[in-house]
This record gives sequence, structure tokens and C-alpha cells, in this order.
Amino acid sequence: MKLAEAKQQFIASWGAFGTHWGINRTMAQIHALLLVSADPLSQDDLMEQLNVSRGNANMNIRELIDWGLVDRIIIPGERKEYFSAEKDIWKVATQIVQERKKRELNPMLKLLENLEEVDGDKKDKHVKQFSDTIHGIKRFGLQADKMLDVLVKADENWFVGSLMKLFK
Amino acid sequence: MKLAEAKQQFIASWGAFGTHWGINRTMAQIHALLLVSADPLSQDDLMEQLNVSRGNANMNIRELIDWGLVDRIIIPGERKEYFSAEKDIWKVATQIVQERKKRELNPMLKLLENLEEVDGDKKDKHVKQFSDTIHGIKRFGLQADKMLDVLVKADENWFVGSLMKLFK
DNA sequence: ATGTTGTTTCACAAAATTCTGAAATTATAA
DNA sequence: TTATAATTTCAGAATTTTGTGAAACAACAT
Repeated sequence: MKLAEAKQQFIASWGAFGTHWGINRTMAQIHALLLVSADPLSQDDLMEQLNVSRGNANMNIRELIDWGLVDRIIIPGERKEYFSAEKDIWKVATQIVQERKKRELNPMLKLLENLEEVDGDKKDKHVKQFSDTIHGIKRFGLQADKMLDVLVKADENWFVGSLMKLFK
Repeated sequence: MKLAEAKQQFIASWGAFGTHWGINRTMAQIHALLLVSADPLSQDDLMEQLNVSRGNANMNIRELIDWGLVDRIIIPGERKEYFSAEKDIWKVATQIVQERKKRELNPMLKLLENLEEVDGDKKDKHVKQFSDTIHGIKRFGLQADKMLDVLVKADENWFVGSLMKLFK
């Protein structure tokens, strides 16, 4: 397969993949393109290669920078800004985990804490089912939270090594 | 807090949460409502409590059944069907992991295999960056695939216990 | 200062997704 | 059978999300 064709396919698939995970197509595609590009690209490069507008490109680049997945690169002597993606997939994954934890898991846990105490007779099966469910989700969420903290801080080799032993 | 209010808040939040994960609002809300309901509910119950149309309710219930998160309950002597959600959150989580693995991770790995061999000089840095990236993602994906398989098959107590030891 | 190039913003447009409700279908009862 | 209740389907409507492009803004060079 030709490089250009393979790139296209990767970008298209990564974009489609993203939409299943609450990430919009263009953002995922910009990320994909930067992941497979040897050199940093400018906003115009991205616009041209992905066929998207200036505004769209700009907004999604910014979002990727917010997520810590893309860096702004200043090339001395050049007026334009360039962008480059973190290529180490372990780092990409832990960065995403960290952000989603912060943005989604932690607020959810906070909510669950509020919902934990409901008025009413604990013998009432409706009250009981509600608080049991909330409790169960919270317990699970706290467990996940702890695990993900370790994962985020872990070094890939140590982590994979330990799991291998565990799961061999 | 009153039970009714707490329920409402849980349902609304679970729905919002779902949208960050590629799950549509109604589907997540139906799931939430069934999670906190002590007894199975009919389609009409769901429609009424969530204020959604028959078609919408029907489609999303079916989807939840497809995902293995909700069961159809036949009550003898009753004409209507009732629905009930798996309450054990560990089971819910492993079920979701299993499905997403099948629907998303496995196809992605297959794609990456196709993209692994690109024509052209391995010395060309563009070719090299592309295949290095694809390789990296594939390696990571295979590792994740294995891990998740273990997780799906694992018993919660064993799993959490092992991790506790590992991460003490 | 003034012009030029590059970046950001944002009102509106386009597209994608989700929802509705009525009609068609299916299942059960009389 | 025929009537009745429950379920499913799906074309179009409503809503939400995403994208566009021109104008405002900022940075720099002359």
C-alpha cells in the first residue's frame, strides 16, 4: 500500500473511532495526522490535508493542546506556528486517562456522594435499591480512581511487567 | 434529599455522562432509571418517567438489550413486557468492556495490521514515522486487548485483590 | 505609523444525530 | 376467525453538534 493511501485510511478510521468515544471527527483526524507526520505541521498544512476550514482547524488544535496531546512548536525565523503530537502511545493514553478522570470520573464521584444519603426508611425497597445502586457505583468508581492514579504515574515497563506476572 | 429528587438527579447526570462516552442521552437515562428501580418497568413506565416517545423508548431499550445490560422480563399473566437492568456494577462494567472490545478495539487492530506494511524505503523518514506510529499503536492495542480479556473473565474479588497487592 | 502575515472569534450554515408519532406488524384473547 | 393490546418500524421533524468564513485582533517588519 502506498504511504499516502495508508495515511488517508488511518486518518479516516481514527476519526470514526473517535466519534464512538465522544471526540469529534476533526479533532481525532488532526491528532491522527500529527501522529503519523515526521515533522510539525502548520495550521494551513492541516487545513489543506484534511479539507477543513480555518476556524474548525483552529478550534480543534486548541482543544488538542488543552488535552495535552499536541504541542505548539515555534521554529526560529518562521512567523507561522507549527504543531506536533506526542508520539509515545503510552504517554498519550495516560494523558487521556488523566484528563478524563479529572473531567468526568471525579465530578461523578462527587455527585454520587451527594446522592448517597436519601431521606426515607431504609426498609423501603425503593429507597434501598436506590442507595444500594449508588453505593455500588461509588465503590466501583473509587476503586477505578485509585487504579487509574497508579496507572497514570506508572512507568510503562514497570506496569506492563507487573501485569504480565499477574496475568501470565 | 427526597428519593424522587435524587433519582432525577442521578438520571440526568448519568445521561450527560453517557454523551461523553458516545452513548446517547436517552439510552443512558433508561439504563440509569432501571438501575435504581427495585422492580422491572414496562415501556410505558419508562416513557412516562423519562418523557420520551414510544419509538425512542423502544429503540433504546432494544439497544440496551443488545449490549447485554438489560433483560426482558415476562411476568406470567401479564400481557406487557417488563425490563430490568443488571445491578452488579462489576458485571455491567465487564459487559461494556467486552462489547466495546468486540465492536471497536478488535476492528481497529485488524486495520492496523493492514496498515503495517507500507511501500517505500524504510529510510525515508516519512515512511518510518508512519510505520513506527502504527506499530506503536498496535503493540499498545494488543497489550490492552490481552489485559481486558483477563479483566472480563476475572472474578471481581480476585481482580481487586490482586491489584491491591500489586499497588499496595 | 503602516502594511503584511498569521491567529482567533463568532454569528450563521450545514450536517449529523436523535426523537416523534402514526401506521404497520405481531401476539394474545374472546 | 375477529377484536384488542402490545410492539416495532420508519419518514420526517426537531434538536444538537460541528463546521464555515469573514471580520476582528495580534504580532511583526519596514
